[in-house]
Amino acid sequence: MVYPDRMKNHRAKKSPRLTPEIWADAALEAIEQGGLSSVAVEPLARLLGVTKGSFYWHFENRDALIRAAMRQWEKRAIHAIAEASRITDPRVRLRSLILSSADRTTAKLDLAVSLVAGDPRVRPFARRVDRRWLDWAEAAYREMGHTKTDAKHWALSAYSAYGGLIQILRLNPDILKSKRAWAQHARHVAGMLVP
Amino acid sequence: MVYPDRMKNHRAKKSPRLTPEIWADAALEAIEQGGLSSVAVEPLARLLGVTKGSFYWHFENRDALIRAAMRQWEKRAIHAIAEASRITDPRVRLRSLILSSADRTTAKLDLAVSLVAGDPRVRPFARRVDRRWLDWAEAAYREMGHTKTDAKHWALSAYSAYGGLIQILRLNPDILKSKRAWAQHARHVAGMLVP
DNA sequence: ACTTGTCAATACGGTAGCGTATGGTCTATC
DNA sequence: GATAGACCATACGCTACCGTATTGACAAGT
Repeated sequence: MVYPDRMKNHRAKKSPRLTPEIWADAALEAIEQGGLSSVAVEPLARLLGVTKGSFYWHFENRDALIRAAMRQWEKRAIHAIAEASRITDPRVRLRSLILSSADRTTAKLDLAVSLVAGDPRVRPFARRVDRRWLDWAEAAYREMGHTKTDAKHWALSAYSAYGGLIQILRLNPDILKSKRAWAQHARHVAGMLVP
Repeated sequence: MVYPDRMKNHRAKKSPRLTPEIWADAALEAIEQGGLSSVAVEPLARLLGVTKGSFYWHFENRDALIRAAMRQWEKRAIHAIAEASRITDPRVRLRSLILSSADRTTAKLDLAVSLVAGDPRVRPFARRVDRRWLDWAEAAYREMGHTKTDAKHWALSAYSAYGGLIQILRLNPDILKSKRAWAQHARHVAGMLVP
């Protein structure tokens, strides 16, 4: 993930050399690596093998790139939530959230976004996705027979545990390094959150 | 917390006009507000009512300030853990962690630090404090009769829940806005984490 | 072949922040 | 009250990045 090689995915020659989506993806990767301050026009351009002359053709300014990146992220997050909703059994469905902490792709990006969600340009996107996950979890708990307020508390607990865990594991990768320890902890959390 | 007024706390005339500790405090406040990129020499100097001529007398460079700020934070965090260890009943002790999520002073700073803990200058400090909290929780669970590995899982769960909750509440202050709802959720979490 | 529109390179000015060098001011102390 | 050291101001050069303006390359359609 570096390269001045823009020929990946064998883009048809007719299509533009760079698209706003490519820029947005690069911005998301930058956020994952170094936060919002890493979303800088010239460095990203170097990373993509072009100059900022390209950037300012596709975007109004830096803020517009950030917004586009967040739109892209929200879209994918919504899609992930929809995928996680297809599981019929609510208990299995909830467990899938816990298990997704181990996914070193979406979890890392979700975390990175939440880390920069203090910024007013990111906050509304993060809030909407938070809301959706909370609603998703609440629905699962309701299907399990909990009252509305009860389900809300369970949902908040579950989503908190999810977010907190991936953050701690990011900083302390030594904590659940063995697959065995991780599976054990996943069982523990499942037993705690899925009564 | 702003002003070119350096005469607060009625400092004796003999003492220096600014101390490294004051700079470190200002840096911590900046981290809380805008992350590491807000720890900038000239803006902080303006905030303190001086110029960077003062700063470079007290510190080698910007990195030295960041390190000093993190040392100060770690010191206080260790003190807070020691305070939280004085409670005799392990269950009450654990509940104190949950309740401290509501403390809008330490919790916010702890969160802000964890948000920038990806930076190599911050990471070691955050890791050490994480470790201490985990050990603290593990000890409590052991006192409650759990085995070592079991206590470790409980501790990780509890600390995850703590970190995740304050992060979500920061972004969604509307979620537990009423005192009643918060107390209810605290009871819920306590029931979940303190069996 | 000529034109048009798309995309990118180059060159430019502007700002914010880092770090240095040097000089100034106050205070304690003799 | 002269001096030394602690503390701060000012002025400077440097780099990184933002945004604009202009020009250039290249493809598609005519």
